Amino acid sequence: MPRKARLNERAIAEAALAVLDAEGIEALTMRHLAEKLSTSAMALYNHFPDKDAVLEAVAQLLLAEIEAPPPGIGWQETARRIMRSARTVTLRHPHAAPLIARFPPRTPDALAFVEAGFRSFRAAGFDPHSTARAYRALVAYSLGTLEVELGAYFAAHPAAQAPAGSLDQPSVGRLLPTVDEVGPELAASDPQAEFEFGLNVLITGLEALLPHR
Amino acid sequence: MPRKARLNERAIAEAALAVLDAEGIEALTMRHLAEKLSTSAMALYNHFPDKDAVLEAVAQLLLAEIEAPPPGIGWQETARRIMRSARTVTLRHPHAAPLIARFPPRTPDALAFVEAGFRSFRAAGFDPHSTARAYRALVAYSLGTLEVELGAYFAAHPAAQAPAGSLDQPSVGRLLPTVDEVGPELAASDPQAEFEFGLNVLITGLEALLPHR
DNA sequence: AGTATAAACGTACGGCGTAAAGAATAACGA
DNA sequence: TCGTTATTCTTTACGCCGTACGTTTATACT
Repeated sequence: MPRKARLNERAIAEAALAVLDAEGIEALTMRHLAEKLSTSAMALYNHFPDKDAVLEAVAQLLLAEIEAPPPGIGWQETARRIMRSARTVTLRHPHAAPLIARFPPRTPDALAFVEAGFRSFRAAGFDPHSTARAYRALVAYSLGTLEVELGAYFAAHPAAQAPAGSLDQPSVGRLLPTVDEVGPELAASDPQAEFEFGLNVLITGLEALLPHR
Repeated sequence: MPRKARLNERAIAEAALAVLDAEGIEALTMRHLAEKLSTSAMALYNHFPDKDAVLEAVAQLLLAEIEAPPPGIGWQETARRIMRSARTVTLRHPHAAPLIARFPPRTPDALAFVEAGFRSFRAAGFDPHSTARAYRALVAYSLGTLEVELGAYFAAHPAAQAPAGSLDQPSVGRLLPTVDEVGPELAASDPQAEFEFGLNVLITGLEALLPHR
């Protein structure tokens, strides 16, 4: 009955990811995406209910790129590898990365790393509740790190400006001396090292959740 | 020389925050915001170069709401109070909260809590680099928790769907058993308790950075 | 071959951010 | 006091967005 579809969800999502990588999120419009696929904007609506669904599909594509570590390497190393892989994927697709924070894994491929992580935690003695708790904390930390990093959040940190009028500059240094002192350090540090540091702190803390033997 | 302005940045930013709180981010358009201020959309452009600047101003408003703890309570308690206050503020303005992640504190009022935090860390013996590192990790964790929480990221977690065709449901349970087992726990937990848990883990880990005596 | 049906297309609508140009207003120098 | 001038505000309009709606096209089955 159906005409053989020239388009399909997969191809559209992949094209959307390509547009994102090459031109950024603001270039990802339905018309532009359709153009890249040599079709019309409305044709996309045969495969997705709306634009958000396209973005969701892109997120699943990204999540599927996260590697599921092999079993038998311990829960700490499993957690480390998953979070590192997630970070690698998001830095590979910086414009698409925010989507990972907006859509949880849903497809089997996208859930592969979750399954591997959960399994490793359960095998190590974490009960389901603690497993969820640990996963939550690790995800929150990783997403936050990503958000901060991609947003160039700490970049430059030009210190405060005078309230409104034309007060002299030095007043800033007098009001916020410690911001002035520490601020430059925020932009200077090595992101990967910072990430690993926080990751290790969390893993260490999580060990306390295990029934000690 | 200048006509006495009916509008000013502060009033506009406050009106924008009110719109955000009442109607959400998609309702915050220049036209709608102007309507609330009984003026025209273009009048706003005398006070802000573009819409993003309005959002930035709202972010500064939110950041200024974060309470700076008093000195003398120790760096751990200082960190805890700042992060708790930040969380309280963002949960009070859920629609506006993502802005906090997009714009770093810039105005003196918005930097007050940063100054208090930095000062406390420095007084406790953290050098500027370690202070920046600790701040980074705490902010990343808090922003990530927020992102996950506001996005209802873990809500429902309906497990995976069959690839495409009409495969039977039970196959999902067979492919991702641990996701099925742990998944429900993700939505069920107490967000505040989860937040405090991760916060304490981080603070404990940060103690290792101090020159032990 | 005929027909049902899903896919693709074209057009159109309301709304967005904001550029541009003119009108209105308040503070200042004379 | 009265232009002069710097600023705020208003009006109009442009190009773009997502997508509702109706039509055309191309397949697969009878």
